[in-house]
Amino acid sequence: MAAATRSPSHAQDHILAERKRREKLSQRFIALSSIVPGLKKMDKASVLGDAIKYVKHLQEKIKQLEEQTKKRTVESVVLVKRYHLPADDDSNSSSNDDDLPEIEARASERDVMIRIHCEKQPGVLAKVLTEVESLHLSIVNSSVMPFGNSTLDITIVAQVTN
Amino acid sequence: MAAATRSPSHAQDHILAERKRREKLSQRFIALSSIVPGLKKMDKASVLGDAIKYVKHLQEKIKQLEEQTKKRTVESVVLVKRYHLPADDDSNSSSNDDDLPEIEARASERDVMIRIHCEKQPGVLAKVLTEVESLHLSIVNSSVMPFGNSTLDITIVAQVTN
DNA sequence: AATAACACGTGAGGC
DNA sequence: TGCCTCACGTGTTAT
Repeated sequence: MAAATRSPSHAQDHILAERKRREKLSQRFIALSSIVPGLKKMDKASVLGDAIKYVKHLQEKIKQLEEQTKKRTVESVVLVKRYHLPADDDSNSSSNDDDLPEIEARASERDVMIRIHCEKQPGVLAKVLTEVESLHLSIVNSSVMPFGNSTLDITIVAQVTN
Repeated sequence: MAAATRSPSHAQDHILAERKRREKLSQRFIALSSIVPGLKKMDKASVLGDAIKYVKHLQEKIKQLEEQTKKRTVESVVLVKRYHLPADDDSNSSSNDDDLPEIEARASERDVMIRIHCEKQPGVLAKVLTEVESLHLSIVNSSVMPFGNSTLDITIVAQVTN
């Protein structure tokens, strides 16, 4: 319609409010540009554009990192689960050693020693012990040692049950 | 000064250019809001604000993930074969048909892990611990497990002292 | 009615 | 000088 803003005092309010709004936007633009690294142009369009690229880059990177760590833990769990006591000799002679979880087993008479070097994760000891006990083995001794920040070294001695 | 924009054709160009600029900005705002998850309010200030929070969040997450994966790298694994324990009268060149390592050492950051699989004999643990401590290492944890009738499995975690 | 958000045209200043 | 970017005041709309 024709005349929307009538009173001059209200008009001033409007101007002031709009000024405040612009101020807020400007501050956010500055804040955004300050956390986006490698900004060449500082104009608004470039800040937005580079921020968009940067966010996509960060998302991709996180995706990769999470995949990487997930693969590692999954691998270790799978290996632990799949591991069976050496019924046959074939186990490992020329195995390519991916440096992650290592399992070593020795037998002497009725004693069996199992040593596992793996990533620290909740429930791994219980899993291993359960697995071992399900293999006609009675656990005689066990030790868990933290090593570094994220690694566990588990040593178990068990005896074959009749 | 008084008259800045003189020609009306140039004035129209100005209007058009400014329109195009705003259009570009709007598109970027939409693009940004589309890659920032969990947006409640869609107004420009909120989009910017949430984008800022989100970027900071992503940066923090990446920092954590990178730290995590970095800590996981074991720097070195040294296998020492046929290592003789000190003060050993080796009259019989022994029957070590075991090809598994008798002594294994690995390091991660400041931590060092040493594992020894050897014959049970009095004082062997003390000897080993003394030996380790003489190498700028402070023992953090140790475990000795009997295995079979005459074998010991010793695991030690120590930290490098400055 | 009051508030908030937006797009617009316009003048000013920086290369 | 043109081209670009910005901030401003304003009208309009939706809540």
